[in-house]
Amino acid sequence: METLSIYPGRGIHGQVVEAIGRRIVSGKEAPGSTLDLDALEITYDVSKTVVREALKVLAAKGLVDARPKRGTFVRSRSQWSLLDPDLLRWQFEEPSGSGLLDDLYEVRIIVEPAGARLAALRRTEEEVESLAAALAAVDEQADAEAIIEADLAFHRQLLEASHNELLIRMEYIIEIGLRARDVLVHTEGHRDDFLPPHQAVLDAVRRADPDGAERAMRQLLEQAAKDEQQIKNRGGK
Amino acid sequence: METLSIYPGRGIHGQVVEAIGRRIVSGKEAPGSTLDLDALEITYDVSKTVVREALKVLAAKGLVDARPKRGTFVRSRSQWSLLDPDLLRWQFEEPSGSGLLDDLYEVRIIVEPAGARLAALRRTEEEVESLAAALAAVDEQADAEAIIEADLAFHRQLLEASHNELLIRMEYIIEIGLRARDVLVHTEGHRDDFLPPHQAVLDAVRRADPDGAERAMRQLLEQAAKDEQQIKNRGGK
DNA sequence: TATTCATTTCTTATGAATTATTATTGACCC
DNA sequence: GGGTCAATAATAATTCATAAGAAATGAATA
Repeated sequence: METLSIYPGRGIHGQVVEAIGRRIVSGKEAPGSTLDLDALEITYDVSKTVVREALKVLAAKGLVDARPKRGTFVRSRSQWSLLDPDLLRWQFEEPSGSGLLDDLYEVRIIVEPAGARLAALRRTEEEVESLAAALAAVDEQADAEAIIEADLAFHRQLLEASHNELLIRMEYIIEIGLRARDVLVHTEGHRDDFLPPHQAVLDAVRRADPDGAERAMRQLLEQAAKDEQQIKNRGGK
Repeated sequence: METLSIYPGRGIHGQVVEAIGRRIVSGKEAPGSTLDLDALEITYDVSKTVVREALKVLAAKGLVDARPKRGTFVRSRSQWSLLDPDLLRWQFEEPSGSGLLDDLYEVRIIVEPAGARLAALRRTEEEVESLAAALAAVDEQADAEAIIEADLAFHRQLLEASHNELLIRMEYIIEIGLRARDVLVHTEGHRDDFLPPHQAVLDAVRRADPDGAERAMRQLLEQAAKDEQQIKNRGGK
């Protein structure tokens, strides 16, 4: 799986971007507060250049705004480019990011069934085959993490078959959130529950049945939500 | 209306970001090709600092990737952060961006009815009132551009009432696309067609009727699509 | 009230030192 | 002789230190 993130921890610059970015996202730097460039320089033990390039990147993500005389200050949350992959990752990895995760589930149940519908209408034969292969690959995985990745790959390929670039990107966003969550739905016990709904989606897509694909995907997600709720309740006791 | 864009043309830096960004988005810089930093320095008549800060920003948007020894090169389109507000604006303002606009309409008819449903479930009394005010404001506008802005404001406020942060951001994206398109649906003749469907959405939201809100929004969008198609056909002849 | 002016802070600039990655080379086993 | 591996050199980005420039604010002044 290729990540969309640009900073694989390589170089000092990326680390500073991520450190400051996470501080802002987590609320440690309050919106409206001004950032002290000299202080950052000392805190992260880097030169002005690095600090200011990092702030430029954060400005590109809408997190900060630099104005002459007024200083560089943190923008309010509503101004952030919340759909930026890095920003999403930082958010979801925050302990307080569960609210956004709920939002994500809602978006998922809106987007994915619609995507399945379009996929059923537009998929090529090759895409049906690779979808089938992706589904088969889930069964071959051993550990939970690999299963999750394979599952995500299936959903990603399905949305790609919708041939709608914006939907595909939204699926990437959904992936980031699902990957960041701690709850692992795919335990051994649930493997039997997993395959049939996915197979149903695949079948509908294969026979180019938009209504069926949409319905099957909705059922799949509702079932998954139910399973997860069960696990959460069990774990919460 | 506040833009999410970070570069209001202020400063040389932003201009270089936009210039190079647009070249890449438009395909003038082929994916995989390496960018010559010295050449850019000369082309835009700025120093190394500006060029490299601009490239850092573009890297944050996933457009380029800089590697020691290999150079700075353009990433493939699939790696771009397509949902970035700036990137979307550049795309939509390209003549060749009509494919993405079609995608956008599809997303809109997926997201907005679902958003209307959630809004009906969660809106506060204050939100109903400001929605009503937003709709009333549309009627007061004189020129086409102002009407469009007022219309967008209505849709934006509706999605905000869904209280789902991700949906709200998607609406921002939709806005960017709609604002960039050249076709102006809201000509004088269509004003009568405009109000009733919007009123229907508002009424459903007011009486907390999710099914009604979803249906009304879907009808609104389908009607709008039909109108636009008509205009396009008329203009095309 | 309007204008000027000094201050503050970001912005741009420059060039050199540093670091990281890759390609090359040569040595060493198979 | 062919292939793998490690040391090396070349290359380009990265980082750094410093300084001059531009812009906005707010106070002092007319």
